[in-house]
Amino acid sequence: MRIEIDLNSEEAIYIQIRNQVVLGVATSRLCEGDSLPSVRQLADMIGINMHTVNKAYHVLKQEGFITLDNRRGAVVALNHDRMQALEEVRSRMTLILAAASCKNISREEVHALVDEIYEGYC
Amino acid sequence: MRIEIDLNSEEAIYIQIRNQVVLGVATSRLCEGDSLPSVRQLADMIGINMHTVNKAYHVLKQEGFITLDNRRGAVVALNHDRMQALEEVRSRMTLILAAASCKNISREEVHALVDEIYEGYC
DNA sequence: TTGGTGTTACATCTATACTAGCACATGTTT
DNA sequence: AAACATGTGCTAGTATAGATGTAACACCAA
Repeated sequence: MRIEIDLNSEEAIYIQIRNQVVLGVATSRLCEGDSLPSVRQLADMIGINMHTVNKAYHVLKQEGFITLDNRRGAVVALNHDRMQALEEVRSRMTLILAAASCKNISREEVHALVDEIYEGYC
Repeated sequence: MRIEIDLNSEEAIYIQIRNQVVLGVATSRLCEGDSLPSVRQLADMIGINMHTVNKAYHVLKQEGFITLDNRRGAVVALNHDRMQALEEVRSRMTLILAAASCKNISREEVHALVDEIYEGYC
């Protein structure tokens, strides 16, 4: 899977890498057991420093998307902790939906949006 | 409405102020036309610098939640730009739902979560 | 041994967040 | 008129996080 980074983005590079991997898994471009490029490889591909990729991988490991192994590198391995994931979604959506509610976006419109987004995920 | 800040939080103070105001409007503790404390007042109340409050107010103005007036201070005034608000919600939810999908959280569970959160907003 | 893996430890540089103080124009209050 | 409060603008300082650079370490496979 190709990982593209916008160096001019306001978003931190390691966050962009993290997001690309999460989106890759969600859209099945990355599957359980797939290997990610090594920190040095990906850093060279993107043209950034090794430590930045390393940081992204550690975030992904912490969030339960990959495992890190000294001999096999980074491998996609999903940790299905439902409670933790649900709480994560809840806390992040609370603020977004607060703003949406302020702007008179109805519950039904949010549902439609959720369905539309889920369409792209498998 | 009382605005509480956690100085030990990893979240920037001006972001916390922004979030508190958005939540206040969503839960009707703040209504259209209500005045917010002046930047100096709120800064004194919280015990932080005036410029930090000023930054929070400018973010809120940019996002269409308040207007700033030299003589009346900050006033809650919602800019109902549905398209902009919908796009904002869509882009923010895309990543959250990607992670949720990876963790096997179903569309129905997200819908239930949306309903639950919307319960608290009026 | 050689090469690739993640890991760790230093250092430097830049941008952002926050604080601080001052000055200004405007509007309100006394 | 005078005093005060308002948002705004400006400069300057500190602290932290993001990103980079170099180097070294232990591990494993070919």
